[in-house]
Amino acid sequence: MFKELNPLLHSELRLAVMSVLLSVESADFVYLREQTGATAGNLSVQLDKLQKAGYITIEKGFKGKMPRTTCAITQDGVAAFEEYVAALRSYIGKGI
Amino acid sequence: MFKELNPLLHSELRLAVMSVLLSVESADFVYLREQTGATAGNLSVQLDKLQKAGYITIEKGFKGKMPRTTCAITQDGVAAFEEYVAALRSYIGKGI
DNA sequence: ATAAAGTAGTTTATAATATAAACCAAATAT
DNA sequence: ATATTTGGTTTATATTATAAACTACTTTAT
Repeated sequence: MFKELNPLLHSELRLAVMSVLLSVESADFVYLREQTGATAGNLSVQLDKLQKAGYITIEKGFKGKMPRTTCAITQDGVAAFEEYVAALRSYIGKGI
Repeated sequence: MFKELNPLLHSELRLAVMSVLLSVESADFVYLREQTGATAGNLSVQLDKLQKAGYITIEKGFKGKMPRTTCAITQDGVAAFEEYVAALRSYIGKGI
């Protein structure tokens, strides 16, 4: 009847992050914070979870002298997102 | 950019309950438990929250000698569900 | 008639999650 | 020099979800 909703994606902030990363090749921490409106602390924690799940990659480097964290979605991430959307359909119908 | 996801509806079980109630005039506790696969305890708690939010009505009566709890979605509930679905679109795109 | 098992739930304790506040290190501005 | 800003992380707290334990009653078996 109802498909399971991947709990890693069924989170407002993590879903927003994935949504942003789907539409760009990569995005840095600050951009993600701006786009999602999240606090830095919350974003840091949620990015970590997405990385541990293998849904995104996180690269740390420097832009000039300033630290810079760059994120990108992985193939697994894309697949998980698509599955999540498909699962949602079982709750929502085609009305979305 | 991203619309807020009503936290009362952004819960797997509560969303499933609302989804069931949208498609029927009313449903009793046992039917909801069967359709959602939830434990009775969890269902009891979540129904309470939906009722307190005004999204469903809960009527307690008897079928013969056995207690019977009947639930139905309210107009507010329908509206909230539709808004939730609309908000989801901002994360999901038209891909759903 | 009584005991055992089942039904329909509620309450409560615990685990998981989300979130913000507090913190840190380095860079830049005054 | 020191104050402020930037780019984060860590950690403490509040919220949420969930199952386990319980209540109250009914049905069935003995």
